[in-house]
Amino acid sequence: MQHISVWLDVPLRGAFTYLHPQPLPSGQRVRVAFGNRELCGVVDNDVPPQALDEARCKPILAVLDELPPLPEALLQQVRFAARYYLHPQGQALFTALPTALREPRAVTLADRQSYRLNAAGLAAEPSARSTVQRQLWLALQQPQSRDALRRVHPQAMAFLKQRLAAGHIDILPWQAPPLQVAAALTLNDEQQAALDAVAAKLGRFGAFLLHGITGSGKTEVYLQLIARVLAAGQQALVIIPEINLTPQLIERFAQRFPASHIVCLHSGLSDGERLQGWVDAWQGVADIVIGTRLAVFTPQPRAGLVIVDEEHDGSFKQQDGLRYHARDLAVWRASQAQVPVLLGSATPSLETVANVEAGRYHRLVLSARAHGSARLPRIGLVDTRRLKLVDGLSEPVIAALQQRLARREMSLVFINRRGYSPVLACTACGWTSACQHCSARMVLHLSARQLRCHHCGAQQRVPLQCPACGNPDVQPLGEGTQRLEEALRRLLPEARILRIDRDSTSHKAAWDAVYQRVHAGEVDILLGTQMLAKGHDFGALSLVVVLGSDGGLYSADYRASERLFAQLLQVSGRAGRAELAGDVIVQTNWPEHPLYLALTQHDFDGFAASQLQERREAGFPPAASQVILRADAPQYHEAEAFLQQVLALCGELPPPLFVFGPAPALMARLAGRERAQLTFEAPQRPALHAWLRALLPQLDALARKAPRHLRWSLDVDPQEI
DNA sequence: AGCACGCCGACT
DNA sequence: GTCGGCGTGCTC
Repeated sequence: MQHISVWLDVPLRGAFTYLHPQPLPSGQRVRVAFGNRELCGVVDNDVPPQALDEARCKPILAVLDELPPLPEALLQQVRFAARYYLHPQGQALFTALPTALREPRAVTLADRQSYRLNAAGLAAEPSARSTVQRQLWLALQQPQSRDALRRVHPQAMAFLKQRLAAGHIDILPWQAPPLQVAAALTLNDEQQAALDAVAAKLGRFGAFLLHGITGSGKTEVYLQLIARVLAAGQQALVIIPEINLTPQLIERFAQRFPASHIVCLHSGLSDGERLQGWVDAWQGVADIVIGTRLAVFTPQPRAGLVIVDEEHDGSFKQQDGLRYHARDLAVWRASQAQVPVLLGSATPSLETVANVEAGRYHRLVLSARAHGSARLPRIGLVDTRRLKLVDGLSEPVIAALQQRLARREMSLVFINRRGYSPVLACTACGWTSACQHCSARMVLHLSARQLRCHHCGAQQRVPLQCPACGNPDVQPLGEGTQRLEEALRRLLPEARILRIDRDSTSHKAAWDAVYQRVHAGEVDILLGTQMLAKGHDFGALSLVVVLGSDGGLYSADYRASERLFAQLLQVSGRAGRAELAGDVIVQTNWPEHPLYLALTQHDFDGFAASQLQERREAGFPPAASQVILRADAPQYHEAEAFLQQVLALCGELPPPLFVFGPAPALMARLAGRERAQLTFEAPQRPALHAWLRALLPQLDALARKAPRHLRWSLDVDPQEI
């Protein structure tokens, strides 16, 4: 009997050892008994089997071999992800698989083989009177897939079965149809330079940032690169945010590559569809995989290029289980496969900007809008400190909206209602409630009449006047957006206002209705929050009004200003897309803030540089590395007590490693549970990683002794604090 | 995570 | 007398 290591979908760090008469290859799916249930397992011969006595080992119940063993490249990617994100490898492996492959059952797949009559079949000609048989017999003189045959005649499967039984048919492996590429758009000089730079790296690893302003034609660069990859007989992988996976985008790919097999992978698919797409990619049948973050685990035997569009998007970070970042795994994957990776964005993440500065990524710039006539919008600020507001709206904003209304042009009002935690600010001198013990900002807790730091846990009383200038008017930032919508409807009663909310974007039908109304010219003012910032094309917008964005200027979350700037630049990009010159008006109490000054100049690089400098001074990512240990329980003190025990377990951290907390999480209460966290920081990632990995066994042991209802998780490179 | 085993309260 | 609460311990 062989001892065989098997990964299972359980939150335990090790693999389990089972018995089988013969050796099995790594990646083989098997069915095994575990406790009193039956699970799917995956063989991994890189893990030495445990030296257990045979009586304690159970046999493998079945070998699920309707598919070849999972490829080595996938197992390696999972091994890397599990180690990097400090997650049990068995669970990591099963998050990478389509759900159908997580079950201890064989799966059924579409037949991708081709069939053709052999000499015996050609000799057995059907009579001229059986027209159906004759039609199919003629078709089968060329290789035909099952799908193609079914299209010839509905009775094709019966005919095929009968001829197969008679030995009249040769079975041929999948044959890719010849590549067809529809006419491409003409590239401008910058697009051409970007294309050439990446194309020069095909067949080798290279990481590129394609930094292109909204409307600069990034997608056309992707398409022309993919054309080269397909022409070389290779596959492309395109990772995009959920919101961008629209029928329009898929249609654009399908039109450019009409004969290619394109697979879309996202969470909206049925288990069967997702399995089929995944297996087609793995078997080399699919030429292009387009998908959301989960697609980063799709195997491709002839990988040629990886693209991550809107690389700054927060949806690439998984927020539970294996907390991976699809962009970072995409770069790792490209380096393993020795292919180039292209990260596209109009507002790159500071992580990526830092990687460009460090020389790890190469930056390619698209600074001109692809439509020659389209111009960048003018971005103006309205200083609300000196103006009388009507329910939060200033006179210049109302006048601008009325003007567009009179001209029958469409406006967009973007209300930034993101849940920024209330930081205190002085309305006179600009003082904000910074923590005196660390580089974070303290958050107002009205019920406790306290300021609290969610980074280090410090607390203090709410000051009655500004500690810097003595002004008694100290206000929480980012409030007062509640009544704006009503005010708009009242002040502009004749305007046809369409509100976009979560409902309109989550249901396809509702979204289509929104689109139709907008494009039919039935809307004067589009009103909405975050979802309007993403790349939807609403056609001719001549005015964008931004309200309530000050809350993102000084937030307890150090990433808030990065996100705000990206969002404002993206939403500004909605203005003036076609011939119309656009205007953007930002209503603010802080018009001299560097973020707004950079915004009015469209100066992403300047803003990013100053943000990076701030992060370096504060010791925050990407200038440092963070891992958050979160705990939640029905009672806050339970979560905190667990973290205190972890702290005791850690003892004194070896410098320059540092731990902050326990502190309440920024979203301290969620679904009736209280959340606390420890933040581990170090200037360099490897030291922090190595130290935490060594701590894991003791951490697991501690967690086993904690109350049952306590949940905990490790978040490497956290996006939200 | 599941799912057992195990030892104490209110019910046909 | 048992049905069932969830504490704790294990799973090759």
